[in-house]
Amino acid sequence: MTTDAELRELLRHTGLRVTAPRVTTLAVVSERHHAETDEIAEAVRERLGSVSTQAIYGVLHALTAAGLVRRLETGARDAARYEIQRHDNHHHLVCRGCGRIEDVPCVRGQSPCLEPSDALDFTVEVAEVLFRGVCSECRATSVLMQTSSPMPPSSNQPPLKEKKP
Amino acid sequence: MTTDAELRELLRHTGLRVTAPRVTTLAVVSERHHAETDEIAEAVRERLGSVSTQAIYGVLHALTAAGLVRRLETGARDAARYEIQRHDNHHHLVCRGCGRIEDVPCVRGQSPCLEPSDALDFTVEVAEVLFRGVCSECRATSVLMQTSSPMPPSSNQPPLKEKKP
DNA sequence: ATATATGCAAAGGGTTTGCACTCCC
DNA sequence: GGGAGTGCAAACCCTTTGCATATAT
Repeated sequence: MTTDAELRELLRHTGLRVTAPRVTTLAVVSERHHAETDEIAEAVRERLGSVSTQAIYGVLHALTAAGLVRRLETGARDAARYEIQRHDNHHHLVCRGCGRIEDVPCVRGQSPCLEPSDALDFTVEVAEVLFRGVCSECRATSVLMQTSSPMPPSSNQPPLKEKKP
Repeated sequence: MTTDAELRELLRHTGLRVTAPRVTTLAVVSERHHAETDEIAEAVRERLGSVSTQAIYGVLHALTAAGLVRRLETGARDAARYEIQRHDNHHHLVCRGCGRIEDVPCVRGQSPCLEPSDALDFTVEVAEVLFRGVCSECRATSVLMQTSSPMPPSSNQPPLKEKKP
């Protein structure tokens, strides 16, 4: 848990102007992991009253650009999700049943955790790793297993569009 | 290079109906790697005459669902890209300068090439790995280097919107 | 005082949907 | 013949953009 004063200090220290929407957005993101933009907007409004959607987008951009927040894109047409930048270099599991996202420590634990093999003439700045599959709950309850493995891992599935029930 | 007859046979064998848009789309995707949807549409039309955009979307969905084609999503708001499913389990480098995409063999060479560490209760079906950075050409020519490493790998950068020049 | 954030409204862009028509099997 | 594929048009959804106003430093 981070206090409001600490968040203000964090913003100031990063060189960002301190505004109510920014402080509150930062607080919300640090509390609810992997929240979507409109979830965040709703939560911010609960605490501050009216704040425009565009303001939230602006704040999230600023926080992302400043490196205080990390933006996740779990599906091309889904809403972006955000989490606090902890610099612990973790990756994500996304369940195609319930849409839930879980953190998973990096396989190699260090950054860069994955190097594109050998002498490629390419400067890697970011390695994004996303594991798609089925969480234990969904595996137990549902009929999702039919797609379980006709295709090998690292093949993309057709786009899914399930929403959390 | 794959002949037209082979492509028809491939479709039939997969249980898909054989139509001109499907055969041609498959041919186009197998020739131009990582093409975007509208690039594919344009190329298909060059060979077949008028084909609706929605037909192309439908074909690409069908081919993806059947596992003949692999869909790449290199940025949440960018167009999807497609490549032939070669089952060789490779990953991708994407240059933030020119937008070009290069294949890179899997770091571990096998599928699943990456396992979320140890005893997580999660069935991994797909591991998507995307390396973002700068290719040799862009590194040499441009002013992109300013962002080179204030943030450690595996941190997302703010969304980029550069288009190929 | 001044550059920066926010509010409001509208556009943007890739993708999807609904329905009639046409084609493959 | 019958069901899937295609064409056409319009809707969708998240996100971005433009400009006036309010705010932080």
